[in-house]
Amino acid sequence: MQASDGGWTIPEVAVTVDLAVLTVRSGALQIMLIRRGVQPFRGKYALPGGFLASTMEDTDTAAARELAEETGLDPSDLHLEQLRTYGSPYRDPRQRVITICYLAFVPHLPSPTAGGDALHAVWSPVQPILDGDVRLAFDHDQIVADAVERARSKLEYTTLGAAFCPSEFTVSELRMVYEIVWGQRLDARNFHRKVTGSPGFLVPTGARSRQKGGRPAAVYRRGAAELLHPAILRAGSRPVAGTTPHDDMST
Amino acid sequence: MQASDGGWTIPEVAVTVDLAVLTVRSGALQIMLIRRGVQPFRGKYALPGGFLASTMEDTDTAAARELAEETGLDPSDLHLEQLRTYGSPYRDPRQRVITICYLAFVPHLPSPTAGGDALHAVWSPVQPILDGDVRLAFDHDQIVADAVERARSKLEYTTLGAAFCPSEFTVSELRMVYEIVWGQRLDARNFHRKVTGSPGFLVPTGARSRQKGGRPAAVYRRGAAELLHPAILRAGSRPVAGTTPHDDMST
DNA sequence: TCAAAAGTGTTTGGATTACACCCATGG
DNA sequence: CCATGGGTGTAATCCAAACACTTTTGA
Repeated sequence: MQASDGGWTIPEVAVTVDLAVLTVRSGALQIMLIRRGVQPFRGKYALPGGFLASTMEDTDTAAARELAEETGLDPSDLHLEQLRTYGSPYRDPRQRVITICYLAFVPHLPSPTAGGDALHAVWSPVQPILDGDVRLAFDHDQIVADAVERARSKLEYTTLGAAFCPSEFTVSELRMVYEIVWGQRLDARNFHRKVTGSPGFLVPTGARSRQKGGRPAAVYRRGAAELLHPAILRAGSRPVAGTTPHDDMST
Repeated sequence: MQASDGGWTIPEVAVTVDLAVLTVRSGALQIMLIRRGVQPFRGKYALPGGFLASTMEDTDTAAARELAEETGLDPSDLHLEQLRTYGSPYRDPRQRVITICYLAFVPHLPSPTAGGDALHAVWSPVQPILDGDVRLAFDHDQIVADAVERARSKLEYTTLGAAFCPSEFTVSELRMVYEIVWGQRLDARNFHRKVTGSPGFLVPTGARSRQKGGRPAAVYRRGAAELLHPAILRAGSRPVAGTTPHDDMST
């Protein structure tokens, strides 16, 4: 079979762009879901997304546009990356649908129901989905699991944890993001040293936080660095077979 | 826009599955290419691949089948993973074509022209492509660059370097794979200690290699471990902006 | 003055590097 | 017996975990 040869019968395949939008709120890692109003999976929750616009829209652009529609935020401020493409033949019972899935990290959105056109968008903790206690439409449980694993991995060697924080934040807030996403406690002292000592990660604003108890914390903004050197490794990063940082098939 | 709602006009989008098959031969990291016999890009080299079969074939399965066709090897023995999906609207001048690209690592194939149905398949060093001295069809230059970066990254924290070696190999052969893929010399003594001390990476066969000069080397087979702990880090893994282990957009 | 959180210092062990040195074989 | 690579030992250094301890606020 030859790539992009003319004269082939091109099978009808529908392509959608879906979003796995993660945030940290109420002490939990949460994902944006929409409730389906039509069959199939009517009434079930699913990832937001849509068919690729029939215009010549780039898939990356489509993802950014949809993210802006759902959150009301400027997509150029948000972290958005391609997660994976899901192409199992029977994942949609109606017809063959291939989904290019994108992963986004957004801060805690102040407005009650997300921001923009989020008529039906809700935030849902990922844990019950990972545990299989909540089932989503299509194969979206698997997508959520992949998205969470990618997010956990990204926090290790990039500065993207700050993408979950507001524009100004303290080291404690950042540490809580790590603790919530990874599901493990971190030593506050060592964490503080690591992130403040990582060049380009945090830029001090000079301000101090006002909170209830304890000494006020220094307030930071995100720095320009995107990679962490050295990485902040999870305790669970031990040799456990079957957990690969990238998705694998076969052996 | 709502995911998978009925009643939408589904635009016609062609989907191809392409392969970035990497190997190490003649002291260089090489990639499998085919010469295009038809327009567009007739006469130019491109990645092997093809339109998704109109059957309900899984994209992962399609990639494995194509890999077997091109190499003549059993796909269950080979490493194959999804690399990324490329969806820029004008990447194919004829019509909208979205490509789901897969990455494979194969050992040096003994048969002269690959193995199976490789009528036109050739091995080509990646370096001239990365340097821009050789231009491929479509956006395949970019795909090759992404594939190589993924491969380099994978060698750091997985045992996949051995996928480039024959079923039985010496530590030296494995080290040469690392040196060639990363393009840097490694200390043979420390490398030896690291890989032999990494549990599950190498299984001694008891045999010894017979080569021209020097002490015979112990012969190993791949072990069951897939992840490396601790990782073997490249020297170039220093904070250089713009090089992220996963593909990014926005920000 | 006490509780609570922020932040610093110090110890210890693991991993990495660089390199000295010995081992085993072919010519 | 010497060149050539295979393989081990070891000291210096860096990094991270653990935790004692000091700082700064509100109540």
